[in-house]
Amino acid sequence: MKPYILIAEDEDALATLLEYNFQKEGYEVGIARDGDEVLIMADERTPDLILMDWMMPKLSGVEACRRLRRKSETRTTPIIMLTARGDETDRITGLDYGADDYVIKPFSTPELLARVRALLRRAQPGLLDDVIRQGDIEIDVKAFRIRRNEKEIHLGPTEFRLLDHFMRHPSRVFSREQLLDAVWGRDVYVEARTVDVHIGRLRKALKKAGGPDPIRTVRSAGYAFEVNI
Amino acid sequence: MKPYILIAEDEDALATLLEYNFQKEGYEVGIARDGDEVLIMADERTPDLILMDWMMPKLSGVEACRRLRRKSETRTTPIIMLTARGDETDRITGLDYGADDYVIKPFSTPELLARVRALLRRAQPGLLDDVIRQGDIEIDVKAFRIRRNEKEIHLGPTEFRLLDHFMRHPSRVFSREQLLDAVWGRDVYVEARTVDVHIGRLRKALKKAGGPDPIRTVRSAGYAFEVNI
DNA sequence: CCGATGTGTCATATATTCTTCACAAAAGTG
DNA sequence: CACTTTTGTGAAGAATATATGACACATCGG
Repeated sequence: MKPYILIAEDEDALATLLEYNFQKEGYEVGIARDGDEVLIMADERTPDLILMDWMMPKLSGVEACRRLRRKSETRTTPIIMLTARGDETDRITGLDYGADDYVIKPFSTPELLARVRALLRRAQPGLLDDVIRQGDIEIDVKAFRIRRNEKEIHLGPTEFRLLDHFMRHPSRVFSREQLLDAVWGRDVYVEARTVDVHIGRLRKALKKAGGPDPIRTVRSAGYAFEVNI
Repeated sequence: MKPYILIAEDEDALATLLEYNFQKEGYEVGIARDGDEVLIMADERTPDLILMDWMMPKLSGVEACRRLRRKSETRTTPIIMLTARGDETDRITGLDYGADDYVIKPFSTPELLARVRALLRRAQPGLLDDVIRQGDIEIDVKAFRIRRNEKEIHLGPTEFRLLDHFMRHPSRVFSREQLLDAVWGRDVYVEARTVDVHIGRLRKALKKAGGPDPIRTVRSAGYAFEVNI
């Protein structure tokens, strides 16, 4: 799966240049022309990283940044700000509002690409390869393998997909219906309570390798996978 | 609380499709079958947004729109018109009579959802946010989490919704009846005094994390959530 | 055809949370 | 201050939601 990068830049020439370069590197690219559009597009599909111009029509980069941080989907999405000058004040303000990095125009493309890779690596280990790690649990999708504290764990296919889904969306609560949709498939008719049973089996299996229970039950809502840092 | 969307559409198949999609996105949905019904339903409960078919029995979309704009409750409610063709005349007439946006049939569901979100965001900032912060209290709706001074707070489902409602409408006094409507639901019969008990539990839970009591009792009126910045 | 595994349901046991009620405490009132 | 009204609160049983063990079927690779 290609990483999806959302670029917010009102200057056409620069937007096109960036789009071209990122596509060439194997990213999927979305272009937003102003601050409002960034929010809408980020809503439609959560980007893996956002590249945002500091100065934009309608909604400034800082403000857009702040709003993105209020949504749980984009709360931890890496944001790189593009700014025209290396003004120290701007830099501090931006970082305050949640930008993760800064690039000063004019910039070199290789440098920008490097920073993007660095942030992506930090934010989403596993996006670029098939191994995801959360706390002491490691899942290798390609090899169909799970380890906790170096100990091999065996799971049935359903529990495997369940854990995979949880690990890709940590901390977020999913209802039984959502889990059925995501893990079992959209058009399978299964009792909602069945999810409980599989959660139970997953818990039991994870417990055997020691450590605390990473699955949180949220009464009247569903379940969530928690990262214990 | 979930945003309430009123859908005015006489065609059964489309109405059902829309209902399904919006409910799945986490909205509460009401369906009106004709222009008269829209007015009645909007009267009963003020919607956060109205989706209205251009062509409807009894009262056309434009006319319904115009009447809604005459009521103070629905004067600023965002209205999206669904129209069968991109007729320029219709479009202009509709916008003249107070529609905020237009969607031409056939439309893509993601696009419609995006427009709805955009309008809601504009009309009611904060209504769609998943993470809300007031003073030292932070609530994350998607993760079902509450923190005060970085300390995790556990609440029962009802207290959670209660706090959520309060934090989305700070400094405003709600009567017990209003709280029952908003937090418990319209058709639940529960003693008004029961609210007191839940307020008490919410206070107790918030107190454990330290800091002053953010809930103000307004004698003979109700309760309000106060932010002390 | 046969174990070994996995799955989906159920029934039952547990665990939480809700609602009410009764009485105490507090806040107005004159 | 005496009295009325309103709110705070602990307790208890009712109502819900979740955890779990058991079981009947698949399915699959010998």
